[in-house]
Amino acid sequence: MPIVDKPMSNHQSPTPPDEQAFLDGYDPALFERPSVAVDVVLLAPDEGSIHTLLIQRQEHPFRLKWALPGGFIRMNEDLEAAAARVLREKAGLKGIFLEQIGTFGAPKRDPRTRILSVAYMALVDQERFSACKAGSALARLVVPWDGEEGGPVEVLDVQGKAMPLAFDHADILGLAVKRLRGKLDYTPVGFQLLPKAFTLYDLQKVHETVLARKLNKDSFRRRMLATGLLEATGEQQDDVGHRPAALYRYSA
Amino acid sequence: MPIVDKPMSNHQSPTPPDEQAFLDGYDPALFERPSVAVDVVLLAPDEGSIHTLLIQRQEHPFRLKWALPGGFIRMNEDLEAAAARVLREKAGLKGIFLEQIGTFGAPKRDPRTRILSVAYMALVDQERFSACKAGSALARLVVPWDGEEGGPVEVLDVQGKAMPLAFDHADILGLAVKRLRGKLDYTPVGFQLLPKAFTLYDLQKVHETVLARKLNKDSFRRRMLATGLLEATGEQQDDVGHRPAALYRYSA
DNA sequence: AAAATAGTGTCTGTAAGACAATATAAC
DNA sequence: GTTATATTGTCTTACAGACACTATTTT
Repeated sequence: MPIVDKPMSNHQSPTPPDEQAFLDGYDPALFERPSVAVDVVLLAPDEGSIHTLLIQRQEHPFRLKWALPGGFIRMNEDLEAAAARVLREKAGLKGIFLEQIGTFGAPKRDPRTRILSVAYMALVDQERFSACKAGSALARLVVPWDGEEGGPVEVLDVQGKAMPLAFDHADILGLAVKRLRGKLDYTPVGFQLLPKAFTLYDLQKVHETVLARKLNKDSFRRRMLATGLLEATGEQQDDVGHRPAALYRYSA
Repeated sequence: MPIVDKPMSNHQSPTPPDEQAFLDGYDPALFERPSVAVDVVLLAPDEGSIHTLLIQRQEHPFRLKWALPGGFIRMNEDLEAAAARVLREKAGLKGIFLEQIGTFGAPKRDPRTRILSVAYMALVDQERFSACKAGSALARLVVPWDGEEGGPVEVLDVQGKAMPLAFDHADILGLAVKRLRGKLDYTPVGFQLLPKAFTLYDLQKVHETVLARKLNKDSFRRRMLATGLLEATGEQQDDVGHRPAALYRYSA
């Protein structure tokens, strides 16, 4: 089976005599193909900072560096299904909010061979996140405070020590945070970072953590209630040492 | 060369005795790989509607249906470089604004074999767009007026006749319009759809075309001038039959 | 002068931010 | 009662939308 690197080069086309049509009909099996993986950025809020899940590589390249959970896609598997599988296999999580954030394909991003990575963002609440640290490590993201545009992002472990990242995973993390920030204001994505029932202040803390800035309490409350996406459960907080806040749920 | 479909299945790992590490070190060349293409959604404003560039397929599958300009990526080519090459080869355009919008990878999206498509959005002004219809067709996008979320999109030719689309390209077009709409408000992306010098009303018409709704003239002008991204050229419109408007340029 | 659009000034309504007052739980 | 936070109400300010008015060109 011949492998060609320049599928777009000129050929004598038999019929029809139109080069474009010929190239469109070219059998893709003749081309050399890249490997395709999915990498999942699992994000959870934790008391003012964003946490993510990383796995320490035991093999070259980037041995002992930290990497996003990922895996190669299967030939009959949808991309999002592959991300969900990775999340299940490497974090033990099911039914998590998943969204594609971008595809990374620099030719030398993996020194071994050409591997594209379709990156996904996964959002969970703190409780489910803490329950899944099977052999892997929870890491705290260090996101530039004022930086609107997301470049690469630094990551610290629980002792505050920098965790060196493998491949271009710092860029992928940066894009994930940027995308989450962008969606927070005009989509109901913040609820994915909270348990079923939560108080308005819980919701505000999540927004403040993701956006990395303080928000006005009054207008935040007004704005959220005005969306019509919140439904009072009728329940209240318990054991809080002060007036308990009403609990809400996300009502699609 | 053995082809395996389930790279994540269990194996006896020699050293280290850690399954995860073993899988991470697995040679990706052993896995069956999909083909990867880029497809480019070229968008330009045209008197109240958005136009795009489509190419009629001459081969099966989807023979005589209309498709986005696209092509397979080369093994040493960055993804965005592949999109720029497609734009150069199929539309004769260089130096165009390009942004990745998403990757489409449903297993059966191409009936022949597994082909992923990394989709890019390209933005040009009307003049450069009109100059590039070499053998292909300009098409008018029919975007749902009120629809905030972009599903598939319909496409009409110059006579207003529906153009049936190949593959999942209606979905890709829908995502492109949705992404453009989302970025218009808080990024300087609208300028990419205009020539070097333009009037404030030109800019407003572009915004109205993309968003598919009328905008308030006064506040639009105030808002745009307040961004600090506009610089008066000192020139004016010419031959317009009324008071000429000042010309501006986009000042990064 | 008439027509047509550019550009400016002002008013108003809406929503965010600030602040004060009241409510309700644990202790 | 004290403490601490929840929740409501009111005032101020910033900005978008609306409208009126003036400016400048071609015909």
